Amino acid sequence: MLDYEKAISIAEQKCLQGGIRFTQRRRQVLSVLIKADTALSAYEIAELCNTNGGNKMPAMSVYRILDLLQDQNLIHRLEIANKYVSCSHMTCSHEHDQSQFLICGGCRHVEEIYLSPDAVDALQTAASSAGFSAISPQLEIKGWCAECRQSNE
Amino acid sequence: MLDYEKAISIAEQKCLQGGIRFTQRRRQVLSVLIKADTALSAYEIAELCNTNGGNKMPAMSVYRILDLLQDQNLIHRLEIANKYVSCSHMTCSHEHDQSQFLICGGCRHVEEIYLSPDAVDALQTAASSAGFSAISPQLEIKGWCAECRQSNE
DNA sequence: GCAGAATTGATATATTGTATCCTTCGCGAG
DNA sequence: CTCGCGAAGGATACAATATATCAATTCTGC
Repeated sequence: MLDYEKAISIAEQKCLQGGIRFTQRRRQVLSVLIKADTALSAYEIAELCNTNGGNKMPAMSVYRILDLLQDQNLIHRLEIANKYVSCSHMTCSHEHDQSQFLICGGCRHVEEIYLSPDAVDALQTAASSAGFSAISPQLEIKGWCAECRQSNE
Repeated sequence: MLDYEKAISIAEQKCLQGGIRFTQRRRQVLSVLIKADTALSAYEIAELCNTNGGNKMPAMSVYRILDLLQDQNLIHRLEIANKYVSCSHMTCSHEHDQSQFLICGGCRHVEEIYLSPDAVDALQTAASSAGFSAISPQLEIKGWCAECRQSNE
C-alpha cells in the first residue's frame, strides 16, 4: 500500500498545480481508494465513505470526483472490471506514462504489472498494422490469479 | 465480413456437437451480429432483431442467447466496450485459442488483430511474475483509430 | 462585499446485466 | 402415439453502473 500521508500530500499538490481544489469530498474519495488497497466500484466507494465518515456521499458525487482524480493521474479506471484504483505511482517522483493491470476473472483482484518496452512495442506495431495510430498507455489484461486458478481445477 | 451462409451452417454444426439446438431465435441473433460486421451491444442486437424481423425479441433473451453462443465460441464479448462481435475465425477449419481486439476509445470501432507469439509470451511472462498463472486468450486493447485520432488534434 | 466560477446537491433517467418463475416446445421412452 | 421431462423462451422485476441537468452553495480574486 502507498504511504498514505505522502500520497494525500502529493494529491494536494497535483490538484493545486492542476488549478483545482483538493476539497474534503475529494480527499475522502481518494482516501478510501488508497486505504482499500484494491479496486473498488463507484458505489462501493460511496458506501465506504458513508460507513466510515457518516457524511452523505451520493454516488453522483463519487463519479464526478473520480473523473477529476483521473484527470490528475491520481487514480485509474479499469474498464474491464468497472472499478477504480489509486495509482500506485502516485508517490514516485518520476513520470509514468504506461500502466498495465492484470485483472482476475474469478475474484476480480487487480494487480499492477510492468511490461517490457519490447512487449509494448509489439502491441503498438500490431495496432499500427490494423490502422490504429496509437494504443492506450493503460492496458488491461484479464487472467486468473493463482488462487482462483487452483480452486477451479 | 464472414461468408454468411457458411458461418450459419458452421454455427449449426457446432451447436449440434455441443448438444444444444440452433433455434430460430439463436440463428436470428447470430445473423444480426454477422451481418452487422461490427460490435453491437445486447440492446442494439435486440433492436435490430425487432426492426428487421418484426418478431418480438426481448433483451432478456438476447443475453441468454449471447451467453450460449459464447460458450460455443461463435461470438466474443468485449468487456471494455460492453459489446459483442461474431468470431472472425468461425469459418476457419483450424482451431484458434487467441483472439485480440483493438477498441477505439473514440468511436468504439473494433478491429481484430493478431499478436506475434513473442508479444503474447511477454504478456504471459509479466503475468506470471505478478502471481497470475494464466492470462485470458482474449485480449482487449484500447486505442485510437486513425480517424478519431485525427479529429481530436 | 461582490461577481463569477468552481463545487456540490438533488433528481431523473439511460444503459447494461441478473434473478426468478412460469409457460411452451421438442424429443425420446414406453 | 402420447406422455413426460428437460430445454428453450416469455414475462416481470430488479440490481449495478453511469450520465444529464439544473439549482444551490461555496470559494476566490478583485
